[in-house]
Amino acid sequence: MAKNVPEVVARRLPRYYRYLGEQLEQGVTKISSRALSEKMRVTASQIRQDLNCFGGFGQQGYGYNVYELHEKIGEILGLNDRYRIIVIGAGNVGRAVANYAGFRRRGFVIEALFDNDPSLIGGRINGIPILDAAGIGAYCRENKPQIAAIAVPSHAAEAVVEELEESGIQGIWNFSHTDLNCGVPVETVHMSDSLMNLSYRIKNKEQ
Amino acid sequence: MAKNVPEVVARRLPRYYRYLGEQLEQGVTKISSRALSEKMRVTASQIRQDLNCFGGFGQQGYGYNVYELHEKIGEILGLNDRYRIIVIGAGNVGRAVANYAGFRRRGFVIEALFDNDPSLIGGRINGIPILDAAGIGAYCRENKPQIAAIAVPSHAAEAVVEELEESGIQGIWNFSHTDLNCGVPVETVHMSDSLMNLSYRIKNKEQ
DNA sequence: TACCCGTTGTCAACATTTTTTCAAATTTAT
DNA sequence: ATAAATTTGAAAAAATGTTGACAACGGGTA
Repeated sequence: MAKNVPEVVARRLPRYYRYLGEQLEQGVTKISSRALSEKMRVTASQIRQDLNCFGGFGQQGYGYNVYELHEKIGEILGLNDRYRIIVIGAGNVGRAVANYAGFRRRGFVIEALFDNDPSLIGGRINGIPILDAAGIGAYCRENKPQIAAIAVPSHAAEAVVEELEESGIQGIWNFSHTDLNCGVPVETVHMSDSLMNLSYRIKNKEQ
Repeated sequence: MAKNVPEVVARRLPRYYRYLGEQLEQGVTKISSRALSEKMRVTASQIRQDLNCFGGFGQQGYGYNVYELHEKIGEILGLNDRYRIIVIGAGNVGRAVANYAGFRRRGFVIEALFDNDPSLIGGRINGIPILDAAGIGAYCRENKPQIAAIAVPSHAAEAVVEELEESGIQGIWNFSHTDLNCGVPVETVHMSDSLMNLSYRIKNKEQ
């Protein structure tokens, strides 16, 4: 069904999903690409073209059924599947991830944190147990979590990722300030790059 | 000096900066676009073309002087300037931002947090005082911080940003799960979009 | 039924980004 | 000193992404 979907289009899907969700909450049942384009500040043509990568969800003369489209994009994004996540590193970032409840609604469940600080091991954050980092591999082979969030210092990240990959992890959500390359999909949340970009834009005052 | 720099190029600068910094730490004094391209997994010609937006830093037959190039990109990114940051919201994300020490080295100083929870106001995180959110506007007009990190729930974000903008903020670093539009540069760190994208990629196993 | 209106899906035009190519500059080797 | 090897910067070509245009469709209305 899905033609070959350009990377850029896939990156825009979560945003469509978000806006459609908002419309849904407001009780809107149908929406045209034009109406959506005005809210999202993109061209209507782009919306239609993007959605068409996955098949014709709209109806001519009518627009798109909000519920159906939201549902469909959720399906494409894999939000109907249930993903179990482990968080490596129970420092500030690890804690922030563990505490964010919004993911659960979308089928993402955080089931364990790992750290090597003895004073943290055995404790809980937001009800989630902190386990000994020495046991990551064994834990993964037994419980088969799909995603690992990497929230350890850069220098430690590479080794952790290697172990995770060998133990069958399917995706890496990387919060460390370094690029990771491995055989499974890696999605990096690069806070420092993002701040530098902001600094650049302030300095070169576009917008 | 800088021709009109495409957005995509600007987004790649922090990454160049990071890799050059690593080379520098390893004592490497010169590097060719080819050598850098192999480390960064991009094409050499992209590197050359990107750098040329800002002027010819290289030398034919030799390559680039690592120190000089690193310095130059830092300059372009505004890392020689000093940015003062306030963090709105002393929850998990606000705390994670406040605790990350790496920014300081690059000239980013976090000088205050704001929250409206009375049990937090008056406290400190990582030595940084937590102030009453009611005083944000007054604080900004007096102290003129350049950047505000938004770490409050989505529904509260829009109003906070409006006040900040009126009080002269120059850039917004947005951690809330919503898009903000205002007259100053906004850089969003979208954790949930990022996770959905990872989910999509795992499901549709590219890489 | 026949016409109008709003809106999609698609295709072509346009714009941007990436890659290829190569002359000119420089270093290294002989 | 000369030739060979490297490497940049720039221009051209190719690939990719975005926007504009419009036929085709379906619902509503007379």
